[in-house]
Amino acid sequence: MRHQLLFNHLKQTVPISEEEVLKLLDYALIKNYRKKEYLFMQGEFAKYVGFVNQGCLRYYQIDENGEDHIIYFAIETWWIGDLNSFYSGQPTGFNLQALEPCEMFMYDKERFEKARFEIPTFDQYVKIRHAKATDARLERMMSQLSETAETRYLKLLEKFPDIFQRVPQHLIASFLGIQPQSLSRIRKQMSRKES
Amino acid sequence: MRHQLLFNHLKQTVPISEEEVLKLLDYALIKNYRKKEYLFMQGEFAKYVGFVNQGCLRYYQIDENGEDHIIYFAIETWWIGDLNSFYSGQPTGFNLQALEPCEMFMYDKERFEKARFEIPTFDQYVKIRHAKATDARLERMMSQLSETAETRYLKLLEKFPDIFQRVPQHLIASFLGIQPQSLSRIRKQMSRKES
DNA sequence: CAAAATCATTCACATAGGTTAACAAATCCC
DNA sequence: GGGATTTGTTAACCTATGTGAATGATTTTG
Repeated sequence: MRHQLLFNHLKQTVPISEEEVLKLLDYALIKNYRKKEYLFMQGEFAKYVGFVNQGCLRYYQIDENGEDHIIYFAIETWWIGDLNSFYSGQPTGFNLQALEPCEMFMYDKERFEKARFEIPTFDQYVKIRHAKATDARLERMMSQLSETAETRYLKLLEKFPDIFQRVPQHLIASFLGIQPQSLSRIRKQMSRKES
Repeated sequence: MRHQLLFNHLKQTVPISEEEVLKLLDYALIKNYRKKEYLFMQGEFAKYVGFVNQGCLRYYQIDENGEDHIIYFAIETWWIGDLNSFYSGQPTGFNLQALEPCEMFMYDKERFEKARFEIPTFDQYVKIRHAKATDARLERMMSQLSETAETRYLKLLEKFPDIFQRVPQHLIASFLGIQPQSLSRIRKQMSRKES
């Protein structure tokens, strides 16, 4: 059924029952997006947060020089959206774009709050998730500060091997914080070393 | 009085009364640290979060190559500590060291939770603060990705001019993510441009 | 199916910042 | 007060990554 992935995922962090998950799904808007479609853009209000039930997206920012920087990719079982914009009512500074056809379970603020309130285990999950996301960001910053692009590439390869099958390489480069040409060069050097 | 700075600071974000602040201060442990003293170190449990009533500290991490990376400096009116370690019960990955003699208002988990619960305006303040801190981290990461060290230096100079009076230059370099020699070079180049 | 758009690779050259080492200045501390 | 430590500067050289441009390959789309 439709809630299966969500259920399995939540279960891993928090003792939640199938009924609770069904209830959670009940609060959601089930939405589909086409490839390349934007869920929101920089300067808009990010009205929803959502669970990726199917598909792949990128969450990114455009800097003053007009260059993209991918904050992260989201695939199945990821939650995505700008929680801060969501709660602060400020326009978001990010873009969220589908890279594949996506099926999402979306929550506007009201639905999300209600779900958190009515399903305490879910609230607990959100808090844990939030803390982990914060950690992950710091870790990424540290990695940017102290590792070479090659190391970052290798770690990504290890951590999310699937991503390489789903996302064009120049977007991987953007995620790693380098130019596509540089990634190409790194891959070439690596293949030379191997052999 | 002792609560003055805290009161003035909180008032700026949230409508809080002097009584509430006195109550908040009542829950705190008032602690003094000597220059160079560590409040906690990587691998320990970060038992406290605290408000800097007086002094200056650095919050940093040591990477695999044994190099320091300063996440941020904290001076008067900053809150500091590892909230995640605090709530997750996991050992912290950070070091917190006084760079000057410090007076801190410290809260262990119990005191902090109690304060949040008993003083709703304070709880509101903590939430806002938390969201802002998350944003600030992302902004810093973006800055690392898309700006030169010189730009980052200039922005720091603009945003926290005081820091330069209080903190040795090689720590500023660590915060900017460069070597002390590089900062020296940048400053030299800049002074040449000016004249 | 063909034209257009997107994506990946390679190369030559430019540059920011790292590295090492030496030295000077400032500060700490017995 | 004087030696030890910490801090800042400079210079020469090195390296990772950026830049720009050319070329194919692949994918999208009418």
